Amino acid sequence: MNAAAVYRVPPSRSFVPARKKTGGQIDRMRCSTCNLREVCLPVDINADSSTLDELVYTRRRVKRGDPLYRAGDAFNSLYAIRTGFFKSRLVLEDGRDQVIGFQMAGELLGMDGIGTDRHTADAIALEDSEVCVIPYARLEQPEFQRSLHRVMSRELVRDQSVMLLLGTMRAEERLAAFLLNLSQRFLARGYSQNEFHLRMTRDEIGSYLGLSLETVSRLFSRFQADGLVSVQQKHVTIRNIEALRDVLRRGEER
Amino acid sequence: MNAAAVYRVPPSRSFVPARKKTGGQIDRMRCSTCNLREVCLPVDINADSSTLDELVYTRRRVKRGDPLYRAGDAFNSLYAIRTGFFKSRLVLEDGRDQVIGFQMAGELLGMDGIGTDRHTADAIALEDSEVCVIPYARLEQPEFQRSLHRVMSRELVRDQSVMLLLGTMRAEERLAAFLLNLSQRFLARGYSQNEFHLRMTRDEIGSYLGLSLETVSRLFSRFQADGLVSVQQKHVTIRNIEALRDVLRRGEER
DNA sequence: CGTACCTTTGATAGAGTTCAAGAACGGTGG
DNA sequence: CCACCGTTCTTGAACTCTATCAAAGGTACG
Repeated sequence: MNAAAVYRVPPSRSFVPARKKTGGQIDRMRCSTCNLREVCLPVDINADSSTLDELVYTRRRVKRGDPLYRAGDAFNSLYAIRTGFFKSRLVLEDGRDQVIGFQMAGELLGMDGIGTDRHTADAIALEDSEVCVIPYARLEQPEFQRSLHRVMSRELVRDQSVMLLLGTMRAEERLAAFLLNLSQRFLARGYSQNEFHLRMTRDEIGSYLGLSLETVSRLFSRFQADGLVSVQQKHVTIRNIEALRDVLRRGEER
Repeated sequence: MNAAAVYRVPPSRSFVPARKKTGGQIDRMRCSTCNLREVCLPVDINADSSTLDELVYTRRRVKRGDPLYRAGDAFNSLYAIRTGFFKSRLVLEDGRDQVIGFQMAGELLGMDGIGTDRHTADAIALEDSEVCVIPYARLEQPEFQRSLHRVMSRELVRDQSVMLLLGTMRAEERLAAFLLNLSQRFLARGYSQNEFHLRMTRDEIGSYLGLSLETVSRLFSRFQADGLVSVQQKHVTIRNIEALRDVLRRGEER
């Protein structure tokens, strides 16, 4: 491996405003008035309000179905989701694709681009969304380092747990794990943990879980018949969360 | 972009720290005399030999079968593999486990620990190995930031390509991708790309690829019968690398 | 308010797992 | 140096989970 080539030093970047290649609306605002402060990376490390007042970030709106970025796009910024819902996916030439993650409000997108200065995946809005554009140049400043490391490392750990899911679990365990994960994330963001709206299709769930959309649909029906959940299209109500957890535990006993 | 390209993206592999020595011998040495300089993270950013002379890192030896660290161990350092071969794995309470990566000389282990100060996976030596212990505190210094970010980001991209493999590929495509990936990494490190020794068992390969060990064994037999490779236990010779790539391409056409 | 997309459900088939048994290998000690 | 033993590998046969194909409803969005 040629280290010099691999670790090529990128040109310095200034505070670059978001490119509006997808026609999304762009605003600027103060971080100090943002209700997402607790989850946003840059302010994570400091509670200093004066510093906060200096920070001004770009907001960008992305309409349902539109990309926030695409594989191959130049990497300039990370994105904190203020409102909305995204999927990340890898696309092969032949059109086969794989959803590799779903991101909701309060989560961070775009870290795949740091290594190569280009994004390697697409990020597509599943509903009208709004993100905070965080220039990477800003994150390279010392006070943000630790928090960025932590966020990236957690992302690694999360990806690894998906590998575990895809590598060892059976279909029903995968869907149970998926629902429990969503529930837990909604809870962490102050939403109901038992009742929520799926923003993605069965096809997208299946892609993420390595299953066909028919299998996902059948499992929803089965879970409903067994009293674990109620499902009406994209409305999901968890009826028996312990039983859902049992689906996972049962799998582990084999 | 084909699957092989996606899956490639090699340079580093992660996993976390450990501090308990399993009887492994420990040495200290100067980075300036280390022949791993090109691949080692901390020296990546500077070619300054005087700085290099100041750097002194700890080497640690890990015997085959012993852990470099285990899930739950406190995180203190990253590890650059000088010689040897490791696997990383997640273990569930019930004993079910999943290999989530193989790491060879020149690659980095331990990044999963940054986010939580604890390792989330085990790193086990598959042969007698030697690593360079890189204290995380050292990496937090500004001159190492960019390089660390890149290494972590590449790790993310790599994990995502494994998700793609596990989520979309059929058994024979997975094994072909695995062999091509190994071949490519050996090549990058100056070893033969067509002939190498597998350090892991069929069981471990299967765990990594989400297949049973029997399926892995059968596929090796089939690849051999088809003239793609010659396999004798752990000794692999790639006979027709293009045909191996075709196995991947064929899968994409479906 | 219509139509394109999404979901459900059934029937069938196939890829890969599981169970089982024997063979080959490699390390150990006599 | 050889014999032994535990581990790893190979191969067969039966089974099962999930994909695939197909067709009929539902929904929601423009």
